[in-house]
Amino acid sequence: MKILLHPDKADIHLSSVLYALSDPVRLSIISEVRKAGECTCGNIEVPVVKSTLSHHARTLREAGVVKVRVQGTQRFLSLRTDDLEERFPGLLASVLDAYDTSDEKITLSHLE
Amino acid sequence: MKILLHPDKADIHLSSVLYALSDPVRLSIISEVRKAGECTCGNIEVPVVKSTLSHHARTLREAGVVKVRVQGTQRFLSLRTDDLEERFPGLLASVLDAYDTSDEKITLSHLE
DNA sequence: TTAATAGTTCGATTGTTGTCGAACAATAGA
DNA sequence: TCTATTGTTCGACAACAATCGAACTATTAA
Repeated sequence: MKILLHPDKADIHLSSVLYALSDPVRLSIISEVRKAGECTCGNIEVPVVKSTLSHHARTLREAGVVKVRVQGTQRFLSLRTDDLEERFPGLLASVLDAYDTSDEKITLSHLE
Repeated sequence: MKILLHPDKADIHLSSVLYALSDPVRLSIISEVRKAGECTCGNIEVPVVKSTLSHHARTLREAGVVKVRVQGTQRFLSLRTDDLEERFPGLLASVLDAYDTSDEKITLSHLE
């Protein structure tokens, strides 16, 4: 089984996290992950093909935003809430709250 | 005199703001602006030439992060603290606090 | 063993970004 | 009017990123 690299908490960098969060598709992903607590790539509804989704999941993982747990053929994503809170207090919550109350949310209707 | 375009408060978008904040040079700029309250491009110490600095200032302005006030040949930058707080409560403060307590700060020593 | 499922990786394409230097514009001061 | 000073714009370049489809890997189920 392949090892998925996650940065240590101390190696999570502000600019990388902000960059990872600056893409509408990735904002949508982490918003869904927060709601579900944990979810597989297949359960995330975003208007991109799965190779693109995989790329975004990797970006989020490598930036330290999400943790990916492997179980069988599935990968469960969850937010690194505690690590992020410790490194950047309040940041993740303010981003997620802002996203959920914004009109920037993307949905499958973007495919039409 | 040229008119500098600033987005209306309602047109400030989360992903654009996060993107604008995801560059180390731009983080350094807004950190200096916060400390000074208002400052000109010339007073900002970043390890880039002035055309690059001008480009970053424009990115921050167009994202809605800073306001630029023209006085003579100088442009005074200030943070759009109130607008950002209203749109994305807590976001700017958490980013600036995280930056100032991080070890990611860039200085002129990066030129050496 | 075969087939289905869940994701990843790769190559290609298209577009964006950060950077610089040179040229330009606008203002202030002598 | 001449000359600094301050900053913008432009062109070029190299690096990077978002996207897709196709091929691939790994696991589970039949």
